[in-house]
Amino acid sequence: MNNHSNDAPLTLRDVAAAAGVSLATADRVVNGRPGVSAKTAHKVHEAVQRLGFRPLAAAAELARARSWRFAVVLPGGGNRFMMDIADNIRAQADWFRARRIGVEIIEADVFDADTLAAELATLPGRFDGVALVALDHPRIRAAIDDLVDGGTAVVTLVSDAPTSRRQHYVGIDNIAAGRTAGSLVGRFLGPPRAGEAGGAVGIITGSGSLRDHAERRFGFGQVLSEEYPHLTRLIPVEGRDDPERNRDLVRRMLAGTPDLVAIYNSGEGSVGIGEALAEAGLARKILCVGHELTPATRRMLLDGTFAALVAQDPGHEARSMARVLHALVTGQEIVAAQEHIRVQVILRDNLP
Amino acid sequence: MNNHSNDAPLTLRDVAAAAGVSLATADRVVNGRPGVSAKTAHKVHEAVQRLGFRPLAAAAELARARSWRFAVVLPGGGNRFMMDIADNIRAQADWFRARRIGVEIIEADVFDADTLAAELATLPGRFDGVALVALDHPRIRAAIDDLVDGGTAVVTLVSDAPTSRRQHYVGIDNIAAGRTAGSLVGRFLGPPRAGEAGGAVGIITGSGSLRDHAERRFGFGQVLSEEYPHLTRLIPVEGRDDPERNRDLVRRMLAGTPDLVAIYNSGEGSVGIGEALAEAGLARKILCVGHELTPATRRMLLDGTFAALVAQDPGHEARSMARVLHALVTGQEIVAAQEHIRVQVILRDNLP
DNA sequence: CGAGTTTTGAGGTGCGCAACTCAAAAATTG
DNA sequence: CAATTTTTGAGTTGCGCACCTCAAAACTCG
Repeated sequence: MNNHSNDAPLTLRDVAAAAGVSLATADRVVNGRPGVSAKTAHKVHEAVQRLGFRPLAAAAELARARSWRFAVVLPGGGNRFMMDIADNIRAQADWFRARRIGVEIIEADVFDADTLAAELATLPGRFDGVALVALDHPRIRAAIDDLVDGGTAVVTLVSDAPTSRRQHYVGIDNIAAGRTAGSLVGRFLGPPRAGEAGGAVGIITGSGSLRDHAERRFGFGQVLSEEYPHLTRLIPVEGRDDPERNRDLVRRMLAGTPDLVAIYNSGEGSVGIGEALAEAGLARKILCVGHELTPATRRMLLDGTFAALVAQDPGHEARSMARVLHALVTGQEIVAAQEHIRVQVILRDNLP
Repeated sequence: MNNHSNDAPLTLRDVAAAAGVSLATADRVVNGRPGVSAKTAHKVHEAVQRLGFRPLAAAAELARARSWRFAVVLPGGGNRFMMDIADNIRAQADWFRARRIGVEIIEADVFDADTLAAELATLPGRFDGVALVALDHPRIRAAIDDLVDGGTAVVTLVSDAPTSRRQHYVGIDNIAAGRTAGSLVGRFLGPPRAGEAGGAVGIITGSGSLRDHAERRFGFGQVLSEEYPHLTRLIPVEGRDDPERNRDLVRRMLAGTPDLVAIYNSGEGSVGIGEALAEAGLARKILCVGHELTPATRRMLLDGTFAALVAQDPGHEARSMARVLHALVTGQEIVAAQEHIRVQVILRDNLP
């Protein structure tokens, strides 16, 4: 970098010398151990600042010589996106082992607050770090706060509980995701033909109670009502991320909505939508936008059934979760920019 | 993970014991030092496999106790995106220092093969790793190969030279990026009105000779001719990433093309396009799609001058470059999924 | 078989830090 | 002022590995 980029291997010893104290004292200050006067502590801090000292990560980690236990609480039940996250966590086995981190993936019923809370209640004391797909519910918030009180680092994953005391949220801004889906639908449909009405937009959602889905519906509705008022929004229907339920919902939607021009699925199970449209011979006639890249949505993107997907990268989320928990337990700094999870737009042409 | 996730701190000592050899021999095998019979080497490898041994990253790094010198060769001349990359590299100072890596950012005229080659010729021997924005030109390929021959790890950044012997490319698939831009233009314009022609699409490019720009034009043209044949493509004009040249080009384009409906800029300097359109009172009337998120393109996305941007994340690229070079020089494995740089679509609603 | 070569084992050192002990020095108190 | 408390210095240990030396053991070949 600028040539002051000191490649002289700066050690704590140098800091101690610069501050005019012993190595032991410098160590006490840097590691926050007691028994140092405010004046000396200041001298050391000043030297750290001035020299730009940072403990060599490798040496610190080696010296600490302790291992960590992390738990990741994910919804069970075959949700493809969650399975992707789990796979990506497993794919990091080497990364975890190289840092002496043991990881346990716990499947739980995330849709039921009582069950999830009971599961969380078993964790305090057993883990140094916990990541969970949170239900934003008073009981869950309390369970999270209990974990934090017990000294466990807690991050929420994919769906947040912002009023809990979790240290970090690993996931996308779901309002922005919903808005993005709304803009895609609006722009792809184009302006209304002269003299015609805009048509109806069907909305399918996973669950009425998960915060991420609610935020997506909110963002989607916001954009449509503000910028594409010629489009009629149907009342959102709940498909619980289940392809079969979604298929039935779309069948009914098609039967009851002659002017249907687009369908937005804020949850999973989009494959059921494709099936219902194919049955009716309406694939590619009705504009579809959904979420998350899975084998099924990839296929439907390629064959044109879906025009676009709004997605988050499960690999990035798994790695971010790992880095953040590791940084939290070892007291390292979190690189905010690196941990920001993007709202991705995926078309057929930029499929990864 | 599965409960065989051995959190017993597995060391090389354990491997040696399991293989029935001494620590020294195990060490020789693992670190590829000579003087071990094929039979014993096999025993050790087998034990490594069976126990799933991986050297503890921190200990390995500490023991190696050597420092590295990296050089990053970027185009000079105020290109905003390249400045972002440079800023992101500087922002990683701590990361580099914690790994004993000294980084030098070298500004060079990337558009001129001779100058760039001369610059590259000074590097062999002075650096352990080099990242560069490559010009895909025989002389540059030769310079890259010289570096590799001299034992320097080389990665290309943003623009590739695939036939050189560089170990890795950090950047996006530019054909996909161009295709994505093409699809956005085609879809946002919508189907042609009955009885009307589709209109003309202007194409501005940065340089005719940089590979990334050429690939983008190719991908863009591919999609437009295949899927939106009703649109006329104008001949690409070269703006050299310069806002003022771009402004003049667009002025001329507007004057000479009454049926202009969209402009695609495959390079930088999009702000000049916005200025020319504003002058003519045509902002938001003509669809614009460009590349890269900068303060200027962000503004134009927000005010509607640009409908969408196709972008790559300079932060991700800077970090990926650092990780890859570090992995290459220390002989660690590269996590392919983590280093894949995505082609991002940015609308007003998913602006980071 | 012996001389030479190759392979193996034993052991040491240091990387930079965290975490600790113990004693000496300095500051504080009655 | 002495007695006590607080602060500081000096030193040790071990984290797991890379890298090195030296000698012993196991082979090879004429």
